[in-house]
Amino acid sequence: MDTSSWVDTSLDLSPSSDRPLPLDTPKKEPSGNGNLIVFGKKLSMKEESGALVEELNRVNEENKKLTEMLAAMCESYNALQSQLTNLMSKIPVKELSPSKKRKSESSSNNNNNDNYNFGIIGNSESSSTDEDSCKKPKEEIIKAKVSRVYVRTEASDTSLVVKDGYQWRKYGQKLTRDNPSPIAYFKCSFAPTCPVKKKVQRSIDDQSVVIATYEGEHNHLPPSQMEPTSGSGHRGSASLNPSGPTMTPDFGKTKPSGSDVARICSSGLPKMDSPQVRQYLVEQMATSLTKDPKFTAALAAAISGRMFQQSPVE
DNA sequence: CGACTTTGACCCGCGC
DNA sequence: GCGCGGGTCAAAGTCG
Repeated sequence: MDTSSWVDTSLDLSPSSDRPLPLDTPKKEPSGNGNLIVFGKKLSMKEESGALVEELNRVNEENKKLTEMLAAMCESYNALQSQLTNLMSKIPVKELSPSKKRKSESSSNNNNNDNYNFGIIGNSESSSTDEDSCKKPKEEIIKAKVSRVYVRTEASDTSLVVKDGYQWRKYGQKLTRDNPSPIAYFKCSFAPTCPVKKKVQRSIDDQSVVIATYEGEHNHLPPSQMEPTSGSGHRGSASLNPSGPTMTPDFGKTKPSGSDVARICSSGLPKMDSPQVRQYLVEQMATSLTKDPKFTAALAAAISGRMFQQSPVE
C-alpha cells in the first residue's frame, strides 16, 4: 500500500521482459518461426535503407511520445506533491520528546507529517498509532510519513550505502526473518536533533536492489547546502522546501551520474516540471536506452522484423 | 582524538 | 503471560 519510489542508478529503461518494449515491434510480424534471419536475406540496399529510415522515424516518434508521457507524469506528480504539501501544512506538527525512545519513534512515525526530504510520494508504512496526543481523525491522516526508495546498485556492493546527500550514522544492523540480507539502521547525524531515520536492506528478490526506508523529516538544511564548498562527497546541491528539506539535483555543475538520476527521480519536491529536468531526463533515457544491449538487440530485432516483412521469404 | 561502525544485549509491541 | 522479532542502545573497535 505504500507508494514507493523506484530509483535506478542506471535509470533502467531497458525493455525488460516485464516491461514491454516501447517501440513495439510491428504487429504484423513475420509469421511464426524465427525472426532474426532477415539480415541473411537479400534485400536491395534501397529497401534496406528505406526500412531503416522508416523504423528510425517510428522510433523517433515513439521517443517523442515517451517524452511527452514523461512530462505529463512529472506534471501530475508535481500536482499531487503540491496537494500533499498543502494538506501537510494544515496539520499541526508536534515536536517529539527525545526522551522516550520507543515512543518517540512511533510518534515520529505518526505525527510528524513528513513529506520526507526525498519527498517521495508519501506512503504510509505508518503503523497504527500509539500516539497519545494525536486524537487522530483516523483515515485522512496524510500518510506521508515513511518513504521508501528503491535503489539499484552493483550487486557486489555490499555496503548498503545509499547516497542521498545527507549524513547518516549507522546505529544498528539486524538480520530479519523474511530476508537473508541484514537490515541496517541509520540516523541522520548532521544535526543532533534531526529525527530522521533510515533503514536500508537489500531486496529479497534482487540483490542488486537496495530498499531504503526513510522515516521522519529533516529539520535542517542538507549538508551540501549548508556547506557549499565542502566536498564530503555530496556534490548535488540541495534546496530547502518550506515544508521540508528537499534534494534538488544540481544540473549546472557536473554531469550527473546514475545515482544523481536516482535522486532526481526519487526526490520528491524538486521541480520536476522544469525544462532542465525534463531535458535531462530525456537525455538520460536516451543514453540509457542506447547503452543497453537489450535495447539494441530489440531494436535490431524490430528493424529486421520490419525488413523481413517487407521482403517476404519465399 | 573524534567520528563512525560493529555487534551483543536489551526494550517493547504484538500475536498466540 | 510468554515468546518472538523488530528496533535501539551503548561499549568496544576502527579509521583518518
